[in-house]
Amino acid sequence: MSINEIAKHLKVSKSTVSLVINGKAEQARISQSLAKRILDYVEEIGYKPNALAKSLATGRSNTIGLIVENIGDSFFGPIALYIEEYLRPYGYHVLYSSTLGDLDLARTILTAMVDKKLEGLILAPAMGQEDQVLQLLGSKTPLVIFDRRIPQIPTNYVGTDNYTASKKAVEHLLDRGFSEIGMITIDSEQPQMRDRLRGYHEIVELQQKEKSILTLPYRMVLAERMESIKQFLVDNPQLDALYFSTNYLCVSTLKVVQSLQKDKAYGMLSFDDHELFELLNPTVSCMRQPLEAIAKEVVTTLMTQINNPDAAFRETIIPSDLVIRHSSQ
Amino acid sequence: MSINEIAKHLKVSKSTVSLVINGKAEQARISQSLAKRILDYVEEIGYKPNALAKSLATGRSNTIGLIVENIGDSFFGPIALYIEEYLRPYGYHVLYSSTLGDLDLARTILTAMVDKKLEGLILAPAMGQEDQVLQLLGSKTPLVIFDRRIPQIPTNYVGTDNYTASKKAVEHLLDRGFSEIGMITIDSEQPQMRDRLRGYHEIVELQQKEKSILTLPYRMVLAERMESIKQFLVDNPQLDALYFSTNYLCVSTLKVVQSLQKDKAYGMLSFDDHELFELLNPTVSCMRQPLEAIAKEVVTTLMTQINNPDAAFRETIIPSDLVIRHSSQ
DNA sequence: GTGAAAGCGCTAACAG
DNA sequence: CTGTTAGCGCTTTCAC
Repeated sequence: MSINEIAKHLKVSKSTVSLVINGKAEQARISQSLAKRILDYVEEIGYKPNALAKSLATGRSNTIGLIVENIGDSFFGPIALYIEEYLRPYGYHVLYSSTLGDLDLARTILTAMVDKKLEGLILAPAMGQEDQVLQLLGSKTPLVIFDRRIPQIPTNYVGTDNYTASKKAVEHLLDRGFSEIGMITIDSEQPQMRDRLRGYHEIVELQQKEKSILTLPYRMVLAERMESIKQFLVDNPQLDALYFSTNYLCVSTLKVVQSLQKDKAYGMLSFDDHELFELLNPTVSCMRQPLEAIAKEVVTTLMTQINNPDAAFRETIIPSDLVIRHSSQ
Repeated sequence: MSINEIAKHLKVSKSTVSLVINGKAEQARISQSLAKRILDYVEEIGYKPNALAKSLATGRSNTIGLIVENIGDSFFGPIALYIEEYLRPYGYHVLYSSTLGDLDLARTILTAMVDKKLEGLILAPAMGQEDQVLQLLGSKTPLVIFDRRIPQIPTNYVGTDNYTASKKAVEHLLDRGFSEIGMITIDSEQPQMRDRLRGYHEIVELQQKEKSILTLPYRMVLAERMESIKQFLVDNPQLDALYFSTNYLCVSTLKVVQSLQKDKAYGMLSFDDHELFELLNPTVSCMRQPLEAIAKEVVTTLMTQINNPDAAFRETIIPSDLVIRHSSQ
C-alpha cells in the first residue's frame, strides 16, 4: 500500500507515481496513458498517501495549532469553529488545546506544538508565557496572538478594543442614570482584563464616583465564586449597577441575585454576549465582541505571515458593539 | 539542530544520541559519562526532536482525531474539553474538526484524518457516513463512535439512553398535569433524535393523546427556524406543553414565545441542559446528559482498544438525569 | 558499549 | 518523458 509497491507493481519508478498522484503529470510531461494506468491502479487498490511521510519530506504538516483557555466556553468555542472554517479553504487542519489558564500546562502544550512542526500557531497566551512566546518568535514559526496581547512584545495580534469598549460600557450605565457602579472582574493581570478595568477606573474617576471592584481568580469553583460575589454585594449596599469584565461572571452574579431573592434590581452590563442574555428577565445588556470577525482576521493574519514570512507584524483591533437591552435601562 | 548534527559535533553516532535522548542509555549500556555529555549538549543547544520524523519512524503520531458536529456548541464544546483532559495523561493531542452536519464535509474530514495516520478516532458521525465508517473499521484504526450510534454496525459506542430518557421526560410532563404535549425536534433521521422521538411517540400513544410534532432541518438560519416554530404554535393552540429534542430548539422557542408576548405559559422540558436554563423565568427543566462521564468513557473505551486491538467492541449507555425546574411544574 | 546501516513513505533534483 | 538518487529526521537491529 505504499508508493513503492505501486511503482513495483506497475514497473515504473516511485517518482513517476508520485508526480502523477500529485497532479504533476502534465508538467513532468508524463504520457497520458501511463498517467491513467497509474491513477486507475491507485483507485483500484484505494491507495492513500501517508500524510506523515509527505509532511516529513515536504516540511509541511498542513496543520495549524490553536491554543485557547477553554475550548468549551462560549467565547473560545465559537471562535474555534470559525477559525476552522476559515482555515479549511487553505487545506489546514486544527490541532487544539485548552490551557485552562494554567501556566505549566500552557508551556507544555506550546512546546509540544512547536515540536510537531506545525505550520502556524494561533495563541491566546496564558499569564507568564511571555518568555516562551519571545523564544518562539525567534524560531520563525508563523504566529498570531489573539484575545490577550502580550505587552512589550511585537507580534501579530488580533483583539478587541478592550479599554475603549469598557469606557463606553460604563459611560452607558452612567448615562442611563445609574450612579454607583461596581465592577466584577477576574485575574486582573491579564492584559485584556486590565484594559477593561482601566476603562472602568477612568470613567468612574472622571465622575468622581466611588469605585467598588471585586476581583476573582480564574479557576474558582462556582460555589466559591458565588459566595464571594454575595459577600461583595452585601458589603456594598450602595451599588445600583454592576459591570462585568466577562460574561460568566455576570451569569454567576445572576445566580447569586436569584438565590438572594431580594427584589433589588441592579443595572447590569457584561463584557461578551451570551446566547441567553436576551431571554433573561430583564434581558442583559452587553459589549459584544464580533467573534466571527475576530476569527476571520486571525486567519487572514496567519495566512499573510505564512505566505510572506518577512512581512511586518500586523495588529488588528476589532471594535466591540454595545448591545443595549433591558438590564441597563 | 538535528540528531545528526549532534552526533557529528560530539563525534558519536546517531543511534547513540537517539538512545540517550530516549532514556535508553541504561539498557543499551552506554557509559554514564557519554550519556551525560550528550544530554548536556542537547540541553545547551536546546535541541528538540522533530516529532514528525519520530512519528514516521515509530508509526505513532500521538494524536487522536475528534470529529463532532460543532465544536462551538454547548454539547460538543465541553465534551471536547473533557476529552482533551482525559487524553492528556496518555500523552495524546487532539486534532478536531466540525462537520456542521454536512455529509460531504464529514467524509472529507474523516478521510483526511485517516490519511494522517492518527492513533485513534473519536467520531460523532454525520448521517450517511455509515459506509465510510464500515470501511474504516476494516482498517483497524481504533475508533469510538459517540452521541449517535450507527445502527447495524457494531462498533465501540458511548451515548446516553435516548429512548428511555425521552420516555421519562414525556411521562414527567404528563405527571405534572400537562395533557397536550407537542414535540419539537430536528433532522429525525439521526439515530439519537429518532430514539428521542420514539420515546415521545410511545408515551403519548399510551395515553391516547394527540401527537403534534414539528421537525426542523439542522442548519436552518435562526429567523427561519423561529418562523416555523411560531407557525407550529399558532397551528396547535391546544398545546399546553412542549418537549424539545435538544436545547437550542428550546432556546429558539423561548425567543419565539418572548416575541409573541402572549401570556400563555407552556410547560417545557428540553433534552440537554443549558448553562442559563436555571436563570430563566421560569427556570427550564431538562434531561441532562452527563457530559464529563460521556467524555471519560469515550477515552477509556478508546484506550482499551488501542492497548488491545482485538478486544470486543464495547458499548456504553450512560443514563441522563431528569432535572426538574419550574417550567414543568 | 558503540556505531553502521537499513528503513519509515514520500518528494524533488537531476540525468538520461 | 522516465528513472535514479539523495534526502527529510528519527528508530532500531545487529555486528564489532
